[in-house]
Amino acid sequence: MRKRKPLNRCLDGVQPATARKAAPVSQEKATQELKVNGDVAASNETAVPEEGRNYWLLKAEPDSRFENGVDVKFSIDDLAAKKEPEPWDGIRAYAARNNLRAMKKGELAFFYHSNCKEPGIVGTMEIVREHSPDLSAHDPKAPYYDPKSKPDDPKWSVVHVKFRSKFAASIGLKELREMGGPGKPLENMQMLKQSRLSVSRVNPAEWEYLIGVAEERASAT
DNA sequence: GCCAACGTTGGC
DNA sequence: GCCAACGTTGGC
Repeated sequence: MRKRKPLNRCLDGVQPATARKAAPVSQEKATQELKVNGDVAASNETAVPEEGRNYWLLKAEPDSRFENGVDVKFSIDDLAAKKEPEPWDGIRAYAARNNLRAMKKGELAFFYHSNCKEPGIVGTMEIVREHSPDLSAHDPKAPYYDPKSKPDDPKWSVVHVKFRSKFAASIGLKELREMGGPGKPLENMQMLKQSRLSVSRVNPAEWEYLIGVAEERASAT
């Protein structure tokens, strides 16, 4: 996957920002590192009960763009082609990272294409492994290398995701904004309010509404 | 490629 | 802990 880039410093924990997912390079490593939460075998089960579940929106760039000499392109089709859980790496903004850390196994997320011709929600994925350190931050060759993150005190996190669905027709940013007008269903959607945030929360009503829109379109075809 | 919005940095 | 300068995101 891919994301965006580094910037920051060292107060741990609190704030905000963005980033997207980054390139393929780091994957192997990140996958190895799964030990933190350990149980791979159970990853197909949905661990989170219906209520209390959160939904998410993760951005990645479907077009080629080079960061530290590495192509960070990562589209929904790239995710769909993966056979193993994919680490969502390269997030280098606290607000986005904090959202990653809040994700529970079994929760669902929208896949959003950004920085491209037709930005919008293009499908869904599932969180199959909760957060673990983003080792790509320690690799000088990685697109989002962050020298300030130390292996013995990692600053950044990944979650592992797997592909669930690709929409027959994507839901464009323009439409999302229309649905986000005053009194509309997406009025409070985090991604519309914090447009630079690459990992954002989606509340259950927003999720249901958007899934409904996607289904309606699929059947209208 | 431009640039508005907004997050981050760092002085005070 | 405020806030101005700076840097990045990401749509267009």
